[in-house]
Amino acid sequence: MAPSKNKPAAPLPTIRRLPAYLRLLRRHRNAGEQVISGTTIAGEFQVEPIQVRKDLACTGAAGKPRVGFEIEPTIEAIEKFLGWDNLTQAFLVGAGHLGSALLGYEGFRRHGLEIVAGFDTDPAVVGRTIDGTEIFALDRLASLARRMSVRVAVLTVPSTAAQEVTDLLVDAGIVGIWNFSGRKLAVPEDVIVQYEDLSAGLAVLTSRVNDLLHPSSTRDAKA
Amino acid sequence: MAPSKNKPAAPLPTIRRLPAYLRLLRRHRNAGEQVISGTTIAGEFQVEPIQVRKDLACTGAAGKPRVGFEIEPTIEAIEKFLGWDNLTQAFLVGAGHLGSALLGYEGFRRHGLEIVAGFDTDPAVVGRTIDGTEIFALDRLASLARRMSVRVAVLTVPSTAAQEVTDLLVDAGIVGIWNFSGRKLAVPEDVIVQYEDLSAGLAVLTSRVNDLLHPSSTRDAKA
DNA sequence: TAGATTGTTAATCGATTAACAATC
DNA sequence: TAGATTGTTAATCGATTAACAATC
Repeated sequence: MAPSKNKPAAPLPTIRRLPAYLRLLRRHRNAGEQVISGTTIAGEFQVEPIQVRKDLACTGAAGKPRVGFEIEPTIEAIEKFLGWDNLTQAFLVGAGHLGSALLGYEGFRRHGLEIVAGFDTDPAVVGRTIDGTEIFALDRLASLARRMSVRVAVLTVPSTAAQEVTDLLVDAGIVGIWNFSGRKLAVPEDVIVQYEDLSAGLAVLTSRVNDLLHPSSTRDAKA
Repeated sequence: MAPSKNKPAAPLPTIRRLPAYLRLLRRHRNAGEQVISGTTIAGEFQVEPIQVRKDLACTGAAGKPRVGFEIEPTIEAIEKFLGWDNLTQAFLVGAGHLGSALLGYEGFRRHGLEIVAGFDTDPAVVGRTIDGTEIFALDRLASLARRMSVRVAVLTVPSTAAQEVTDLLVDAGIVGIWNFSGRKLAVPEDVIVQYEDLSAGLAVLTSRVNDLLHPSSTRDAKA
């Protein structure tokens, strides 16, 4: 009856594609459309139609042969599957460049996340409000987390402080950490860390661009 | 002799892991160390030792049995493989929240990318300097791209403007676009688009956190 | 009805992992 | 030398793709 705890019901690549489908579906809905075929969705990505059908099947969304998928119920299925039907309250820790940018990104709400408070150690930032979010001193995190029952944190501190701050988060009862610090974090088994590494995408881009601009460099097989 | 143009010499997941290895190796180098074993590297990630060896093999880095990998040559191999041994000059288009944050991120240089100019349409921003990078009016992009021979752009404009700006970039001779707009971009075949979607990572985190906090919800197989 | 589209079941493809001989 | 570690070759695993019957 109970699903094995740590096994997601869908392949990871599927979960990663769902937000893009969701954006697309919302756009079509806002344009007044009611149904859309998997083929059409696929056409707007670099993905095969069968892939879209498989992905959507994971969320429980069901299409009608010959017709396609009803947009509204499909949106709801994806949102529910991702847990984006209810806002998850979260803290943001580290209000530097990246942290501030994320605070200014209103799109989080559309993605089920509500940043309810920011934290930093810099006295110049503490007490200020960045794009509507108040920044508190780091040592107030634990008590606020408990009072507000916040369980998720966005970690945008410098890499040198990452582990130290993480220990603090774990002590405060945080169970999900979106980690932008670039460091591996040591956490108890039941705490989830999602690693975000912008340089991964950059690596793919630059290596492809280099192949394009300077072909037959280091990269040839062996000869 | 010539490698097939668009096939990277390494699996994509490998390329995405390399920047993390690189950061780690640099840290160990800066700590004064000279060699490191694949086993040690693996221990600092959620990765098997054999995976590290395979990944490093792709870059041409060679280890010594019983000893491990010499740090300095391995760093150089990864940098060369990714094309990070020479700085690639790039433009950043869209100096809003995310764009400004990226401009403030000094780490790009360590990742082979040098943002040499920013662009925006907002007159309030044009002419200003954000973290040392001057912001120009968008209509100056083409001439500057040609004069400076810039071939890569970071796209951080609102999704509604994404395609329009992309057409402009392509006309200006840009061949690599790091796309944060969340939109699929229509480009000629020989232009590379690297899609970056922060909400993908967020989806993985929230769905896992939801499984943890509210187990046995929608996600059970079927019963 | 005819035909486009879904969803299932099977085949393919590619990445990860395992096993182990080679080696410093 | 003994033993840890590499790199190669083979096995496994999981995701993508293909084929096709079911269906509105």
